[in-house]
Amino acid sequence: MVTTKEPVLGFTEALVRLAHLVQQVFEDVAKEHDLTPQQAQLLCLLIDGPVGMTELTRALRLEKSSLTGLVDRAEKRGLVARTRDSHDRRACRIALTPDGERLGALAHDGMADRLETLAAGLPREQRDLLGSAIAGILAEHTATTGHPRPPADR
Amino acid sequence: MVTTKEPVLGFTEALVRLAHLVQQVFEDVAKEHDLTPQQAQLLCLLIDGPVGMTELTRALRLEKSSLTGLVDRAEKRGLVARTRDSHDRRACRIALTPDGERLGALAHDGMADRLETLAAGLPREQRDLLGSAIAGILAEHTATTGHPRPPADR
DNA sequence: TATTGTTATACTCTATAACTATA
DNA sequence: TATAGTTATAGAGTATAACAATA
Repeated sequence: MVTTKEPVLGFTEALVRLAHLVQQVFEDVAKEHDLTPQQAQLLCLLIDGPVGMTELTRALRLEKSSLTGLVDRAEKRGLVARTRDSHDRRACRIALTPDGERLGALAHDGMADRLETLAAGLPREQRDLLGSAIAGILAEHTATTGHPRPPADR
Repeated sequence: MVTTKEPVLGFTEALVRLAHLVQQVFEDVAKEHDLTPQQAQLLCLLIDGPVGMTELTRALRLEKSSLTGLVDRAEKRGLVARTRDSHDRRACRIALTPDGERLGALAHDGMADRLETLAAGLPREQRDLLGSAIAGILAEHTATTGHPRPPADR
């Protein structure tokens, strides 16, 4: 008998392991494109258009000084550029450079590919159920904290 | 009408957001006990008993030198202790101190509490389905990579 | 005064390369 | 020779506190 003897993961343990797995995949994908996970996350966050520093600190849950450093390094690598805000001379908006746009798209798509592969073994039905269960958890969290868009990746 | 108009998350996006949420919760719980996430993870990994450095590098996916530093700092804080391996004089085993055991348990339980709360809104049935869907994904990953126990948290 | 962002400083975390000691 | 672990070094990521400029 070589049956897989599932140890029947506890629910929370299953969640934690899944999160670590996704995190690993994210790190691997970032590394493939010579990005740190934080840089990859920043790029993914900027795909839809320039974002201000303050909004980024909320999305990334970083102190503003930490974000300054992250943006500094990304800018030095030519991935993003600071553009002045036309309505508030104190503020600036962070935009992707063509290079950053390219890498951001690669990272995002690479992530999607990997996760699709990982979930490929799941029957369609179970997959949908997983999707809606997750949506339920995210909704619960949103309701509790009031953050309409937690970190998210785009 | 204030209906929640779910944007119908894509499957992979749902996974990524869930992972970030769990990661945030983990960071918050660690911080509550004045631990870095890495220290908390280390403590959780040692709850079942002492573990050797080499095994820890695999569990945490770190280079050995990175682990040396992590253990150094945890040891300096009195959370863990290096004990000599009785069968191999090159090797050592990392064990929790009473303080580390206490904090590890608090972090682990705090994590479980938070995630339970988060999933409290899910109907029993959906929760079970989520658990088994995750088990399926983890099994797929295990089958692909051959790692019997990815990172995991205990 | 409050907000936006940067600078200065100090840690933690991580990796690569070279090293020591034991197997 | 190979393995277990440490040391040296460098860079990324993060936070706190103090600051400058604008609102």
